[in-house]
Amino acid sequence: MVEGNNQNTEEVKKSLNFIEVIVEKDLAEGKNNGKIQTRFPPEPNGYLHIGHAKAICMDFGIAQKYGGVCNLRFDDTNPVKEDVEYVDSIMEDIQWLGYQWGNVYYASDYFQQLWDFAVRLIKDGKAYIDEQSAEEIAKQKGTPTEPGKHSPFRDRPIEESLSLFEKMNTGEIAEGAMVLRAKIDMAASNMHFRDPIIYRVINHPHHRTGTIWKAYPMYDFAHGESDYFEGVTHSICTLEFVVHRPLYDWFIDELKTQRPEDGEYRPHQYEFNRLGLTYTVMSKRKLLQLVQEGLVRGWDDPRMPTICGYRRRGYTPTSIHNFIDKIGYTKYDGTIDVALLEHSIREDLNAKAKRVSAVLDPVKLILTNYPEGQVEMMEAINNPEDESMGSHEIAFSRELFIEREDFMEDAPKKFFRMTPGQEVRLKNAYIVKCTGCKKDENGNISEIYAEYDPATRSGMPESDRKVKGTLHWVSVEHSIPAEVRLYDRLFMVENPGDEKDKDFRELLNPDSLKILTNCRVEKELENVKVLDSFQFQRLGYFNVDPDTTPSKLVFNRTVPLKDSWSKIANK
RNA sequence: UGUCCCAUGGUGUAAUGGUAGCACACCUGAUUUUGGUUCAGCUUGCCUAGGUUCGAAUCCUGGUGGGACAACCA
Repeated sequence: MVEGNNQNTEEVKKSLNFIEVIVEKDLAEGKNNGKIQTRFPPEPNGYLHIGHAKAICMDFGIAQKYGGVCNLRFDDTNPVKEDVEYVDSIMEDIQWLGYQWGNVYYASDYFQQLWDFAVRLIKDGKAYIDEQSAEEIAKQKGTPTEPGKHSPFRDRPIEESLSLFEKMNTGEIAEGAMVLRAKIDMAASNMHFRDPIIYRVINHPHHRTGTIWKAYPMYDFAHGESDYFEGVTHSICTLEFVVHRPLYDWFIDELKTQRPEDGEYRPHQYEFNRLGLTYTVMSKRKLLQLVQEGLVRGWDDPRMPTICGYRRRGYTPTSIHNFIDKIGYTKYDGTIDVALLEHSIREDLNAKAKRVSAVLDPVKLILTNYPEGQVEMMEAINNPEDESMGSHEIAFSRELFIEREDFMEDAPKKFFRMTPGQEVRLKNAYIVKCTGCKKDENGNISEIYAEYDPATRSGMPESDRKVKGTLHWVSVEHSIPAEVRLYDRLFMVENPGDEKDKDFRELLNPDSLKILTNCRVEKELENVKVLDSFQFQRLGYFNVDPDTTPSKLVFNRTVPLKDSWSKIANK
């Protein structure tokens, strides 16, 4: 490279994803008068999951980056599946991720306009009422390799279709008795062009419009038109809608013939790849099944890949953003290793989380040469990554708890922790040497004995002595009980992507939740707030669960420290 | 015997006709009062066969492989 080009090389140039490239090109060409408008269009039939987070970051991110607006639109065209409960949770999760929509719209806001458009299509001879059963229609549709056949109702008089369409909406027509179909091409290679159904009868109250409507538009008919009514310029969705795009464009063409005043304006659909994560499922249908069958504790169970599940588990909005940023947007359907998600939250929490002491599986350690009744306050750094977070004090005494797995009577060479004759450091306190242990009748360790070296208190010159291991501990007298919930990353024991037809429930890991009730934590944690995150020394990152009551502290493990996972998980 | 989309280390993603780079994962070493963090380093890749070109991951053609489409779901 030529000298003097340092400026460019110093800048961290982040490449654009392919949608951003399109947007920048549209902007450069002055399309839609330079307007950028997107929308996030969930159906309110379930809670948002991490895959939606990817779409949210795209839809809101594009608007934010290019000075446009992103609206929230509930795609509520099927009252049977939808509920206000979901509307509320969706709004909460989007805001938790840090985004704010321009407006909240509902597809149901456009029911009248859609109806009028459908009537016009009938009048133009481009739609007709079909009275066949679902089975008959499916049969005539053909297959991807064989053309379909015309419905016997395809060429019925326009007036007849018009009056039947009216009846579809008055309650006179039973569900399934008739549908409105667009008249396009039964031989089209794209199945969606084979006279798609655009209206059907549903006798179920709608969560917003009640019982006003009986005839409801289908997705393909409602989506593009809703985009159009709102002024969406870039309608971004996932790859499975690629085959719908020609139909999306077809309806918009039809709409535009009646709206010359809109000029060049037209929404375009673009598609990116869905997010697949190892060891979990992402489809709303399956997540709903987990909830309904009681296989998890709810939509916000920390094992769920839902946004609220991750929130409860202790994931931060920042970590989710960083994760989405890392995985990118392409047209290739891959599966992302959950390790990348875990890395993102460790990265964030490492910088932010306060370090505190806890013992998950306590065993008593008695310092035989430490004066009975003596208590010393030890200084504990709150976060070695961030000096400004300061420090707090932790009480030290003759009787302590340490982690059961930190002691071994006959230890292999590589064991750096407590074993008879070996010196270890008690973090923030003294170097101690194990002298032995006591066992109960079953051979289980009940007490461990050690002698401390008074000259090695942290901060004193002797404390510089090299010892291999450093243990976390809490004082028996000065610690408080807590409950800890360990959630395994391997929610599914196999990656469900590998097992095509297998019932995913068979893959559920029965040990995906482990509840530890004997844990002890330092007093510092007495007045912590719900969802606050901590690093329990060497045990990983934890947060305070919303289930916590004044009498019982409950922690969720967000994610273990990097290497200790297998050691702890295998226990 | 269809239409459409896709193919870069183990995983995900850059490079848009000019030295295949980044992150995760893995492994090694150094530092460390967390077996964490940090730092340094190592290993691993353009599906295939042709064509265009001085030059192809990139453009073209044929293969191969994967995915989507046959809901009165979205």
